[in-house]
Amino acid sequence: MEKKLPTIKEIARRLNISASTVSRALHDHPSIGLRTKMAVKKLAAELNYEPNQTAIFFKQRKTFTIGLVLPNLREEFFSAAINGIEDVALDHNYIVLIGQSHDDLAREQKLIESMKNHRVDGIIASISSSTTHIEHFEQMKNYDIPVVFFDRVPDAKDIHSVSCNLYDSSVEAVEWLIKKGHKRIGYLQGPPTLNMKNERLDGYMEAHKKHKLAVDESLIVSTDLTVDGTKKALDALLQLKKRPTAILSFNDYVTLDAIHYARQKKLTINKDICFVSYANVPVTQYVEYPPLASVEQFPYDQGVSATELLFRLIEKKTAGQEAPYENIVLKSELIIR
Amino acid sequence: MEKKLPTIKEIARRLNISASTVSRALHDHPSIGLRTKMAVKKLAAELNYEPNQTAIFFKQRKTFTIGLVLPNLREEFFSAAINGIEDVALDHNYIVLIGQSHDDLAREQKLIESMKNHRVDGIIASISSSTTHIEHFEQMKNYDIPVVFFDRVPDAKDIHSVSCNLYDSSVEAVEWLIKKGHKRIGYLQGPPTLNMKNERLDGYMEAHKKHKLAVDESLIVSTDLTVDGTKKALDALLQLKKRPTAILSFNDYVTLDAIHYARQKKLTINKDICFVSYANVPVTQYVEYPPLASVEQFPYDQGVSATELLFRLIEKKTAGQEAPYENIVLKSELIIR
DNA sequence: AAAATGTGGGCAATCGTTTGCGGAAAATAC
DNA sequence: GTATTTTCCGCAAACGATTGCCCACATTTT
Repeated sequence: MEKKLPTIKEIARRLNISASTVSRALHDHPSIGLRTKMAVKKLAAELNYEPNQTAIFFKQRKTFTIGLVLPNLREEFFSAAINGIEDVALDHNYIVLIGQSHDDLAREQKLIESMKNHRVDGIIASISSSTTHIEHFEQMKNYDIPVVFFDRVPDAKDIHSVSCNLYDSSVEAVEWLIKKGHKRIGYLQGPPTLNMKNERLDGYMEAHKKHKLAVDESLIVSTDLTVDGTKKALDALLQLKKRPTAILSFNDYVTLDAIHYARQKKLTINKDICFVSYANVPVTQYVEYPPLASVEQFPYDQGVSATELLFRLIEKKTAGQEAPYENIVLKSELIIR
Repeated sequence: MEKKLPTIKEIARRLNISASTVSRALHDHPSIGLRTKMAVKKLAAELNYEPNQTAIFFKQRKTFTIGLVLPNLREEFFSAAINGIEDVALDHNYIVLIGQSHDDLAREQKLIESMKNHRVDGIIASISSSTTHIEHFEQMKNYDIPVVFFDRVPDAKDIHSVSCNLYDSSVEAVEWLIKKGHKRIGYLQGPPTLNMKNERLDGYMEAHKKHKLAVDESLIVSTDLTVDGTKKALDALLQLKKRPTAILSFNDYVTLDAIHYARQKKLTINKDICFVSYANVPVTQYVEYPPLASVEQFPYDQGVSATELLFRLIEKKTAGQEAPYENIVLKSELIIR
């Protein structure tokens, strides 16, 4: 049942002209007479001719495909980012190859490899939490495949990136807590690989400094983003002689887990302890005890911005131009419930 | 800065042999002597040769890419399904092109068109809520691109599909409510396009019949899945003289919206009214008032099953065989909290 | 009438890889 | 020493579309 799709050759054969004439006719090339042009277009329409994209991809060395590698799709942050990415891609008549690393470096590498083989025109990535090096991304330079990082951006130079300014809003968040009377504020941070450029922590420090509060190192703990990791980290905070009364937490998902656990421990949320977080994912609207405030990171806008940057890079590449490294920083916003 | 990647021709030139020999050597073709084979492989390794996939795609008429079209990625149901799809695809050395229809028919059509142009080897789809016909999917037959529907399956014959048996668990869910003493049970259903094969309603009816309860048609309302649509539908139920004491609801997201709204209306959840739902998405763990029970639809398994089916179809296609239409039905399970 | 210009379209190469067929050299059989 | 079989490899076509170059004919210019 191998249906044969019509090709340029087929049209040429039927019309007794050459394939090149057909190609040019379909592209409205000026050197083709009106009569033949019409004849070609008519037959093409009749046969329902459509160019074989794989042939074109091959010839043009472009696939009109971008690769997207991110930790997971479960988090609403990432699925919102995809919306932005997909919208821009579709506008450019591009389509998106997707892969989830599930925070596993090996899988991330495999995905990058696979996307390279598929000759994507560019890659957008948010690195996994176990990504300790970015060789696999840097390799893409050898293949002339531009890479744009977003949100989870590795701490390296000579990369393109789009991210949110979390420093300012971290200062703001902690100041807000201080003004509400909190003096011992814990910081529940993410895994070390995601903290290389630790704007959250820097903001946390700065706010303490501004208000002449000493920082107690024991108030700073880490989670590997798993439920268990978060429990352990929270335990460490709760076992302190002087417990924190508020916690700044890596993101809303960690916070939900932390709150869940704190309640199991018979703590009263917003009385014994309260939380401020990052991401401001919509799902927190439905929960019983959401974080008191959360830093909106505009995932859709980040996605749009990253994709637009990528397309600029692709254009420059096509034109054979060199592009300077761009690191775009969007603003974030503390949303108080 | 156009780096030239090494090709088979390049290797052939350097070794003073023909390109065909290089190709065969790299594929361990038996008719190539050990000596030349080693030499080729050695040089290939040195040059860091990697086959140009676009050329292979073109030649083999395969792209090792599957297209995935679904309503959105926001719902954890779909993002979980993707995990299954991606895992199976990766095992087969395939990669996934993704597109969200956002429940818009035109966009769904555009995505299908785009995927066809990219010559995907097959398509997995969950239709949008505004999909009133499936011509765009049926067209794929002309291009020998198999299509497998999952979860949201159109009510048509001559299609491949994977879905959950919601009938049995709907009966079970409603019976469970009846046994808890509920006599007036509302049914908040989805938009008509998604109800063509209405297993939920059939189950609802059957349970009533089994327990000799009359069905009041006014207890059956529809939402278009938007927050507003859900509010209106719920209003219709709450305005009845004899309100329902329990509601069977299309899915967890609708349910969360409904519960949210019911609370605004000063109803006490699980006392004035309670909810049973579908999907059993993990996020309900965190919410204040989750549905009392929810039908687990095993999105990961559906994804796996759909992808495996698709690969069987792709194999048959490659072998030139005809494949019978398969409609796989997985079981679902009522999860009581 | 010869030359310059313009018009319409074909030839052949190209992209990188695969594959059917054929053929020379080497090994074996008689 | 000739005939037959193996072993090993090259030739060339093919996939479908694009494009630089050339050419034949018609039209206009001197």
